[in-house]
Amino acid sequence: MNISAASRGARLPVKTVRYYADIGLVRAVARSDSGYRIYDDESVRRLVFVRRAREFGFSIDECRELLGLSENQHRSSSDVKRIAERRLEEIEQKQQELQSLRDELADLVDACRGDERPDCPIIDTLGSHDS
Amino acid sequence: MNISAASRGARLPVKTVRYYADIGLVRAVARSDSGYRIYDDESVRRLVFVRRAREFGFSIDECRELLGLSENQHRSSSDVKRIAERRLEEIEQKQQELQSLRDELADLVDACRGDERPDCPIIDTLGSHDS
DNA sequence: GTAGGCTTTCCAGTTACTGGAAGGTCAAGG
DNA sequence: CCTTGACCTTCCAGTAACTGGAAAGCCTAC
Repeated sequence: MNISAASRGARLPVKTVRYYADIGLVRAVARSDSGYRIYDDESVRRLVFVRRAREFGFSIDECRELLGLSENQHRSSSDVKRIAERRLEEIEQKQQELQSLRDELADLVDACRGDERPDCPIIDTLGSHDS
Repeated sequence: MNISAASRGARLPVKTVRYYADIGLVRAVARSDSGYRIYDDESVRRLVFVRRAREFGFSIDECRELLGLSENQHRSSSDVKRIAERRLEEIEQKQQELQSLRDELADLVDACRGDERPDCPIIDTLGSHDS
């Protein structure tokens, strides 16, 4: 299987598959005589794993760690759970920040008439010295 | 006022103030004979404006645009409101993504016993081929 | 044999900084 | 006058995770 077949199989861009190989995250299993990367079904499985972990917002380093655990028969599920819980906390943290941001911005947008006149509470608030 | 005074006044790192000057976002008003950047109260006001806009998650380009509007006496508040509304939509979009992500991940974390045994629904889901 | 579609490598750019090195400047203290 | 320490300057590199593009080699079919 060459890189574009693996790319299709994993539903990842070719560039990304090559990038993952470069950083040693998911290496090609071999090279053809002409230097083409060769992948197999197991590589594709790993690529899919990484894609899905990335969709969950795990960093490349976390993906590396999770991929290692996924291939370690002697892992304990607590190792995996710990990483996922950490990520969950990050998400919840981000959600809170985003919520207060949204509320503040929504208030500003509401307060702004949005007409032809120049006076604008959004600009005023951004320019004000407090906070 | 030299750069560290402006930095203190705007509560931004010196490095960041210098960076904003380099990219032409908030330039120093002058240079001393020895080449030191010189700032005044108006520069500090601009720096504060940018800091606060950045805290609201506006991009540097949006900051540039908002800063331009903030200094344009003939702006209409609708111009400002449009940018803020776009940003608000982005935030709300992100919130939705984050919510479904959180829920999915929370389900996985709940389903994982987190004990010594190797079987783990988190790994299983990441490795599964669907989605 | 040539056209096209693949592949390779390498370089640069993205966002918004941040860290660090090498070196010039300034004010105070001795 | 000299030194010390806190400033300041520029420039280079790195961050995260790719993405785009150029130049060049490879492969298959017509």
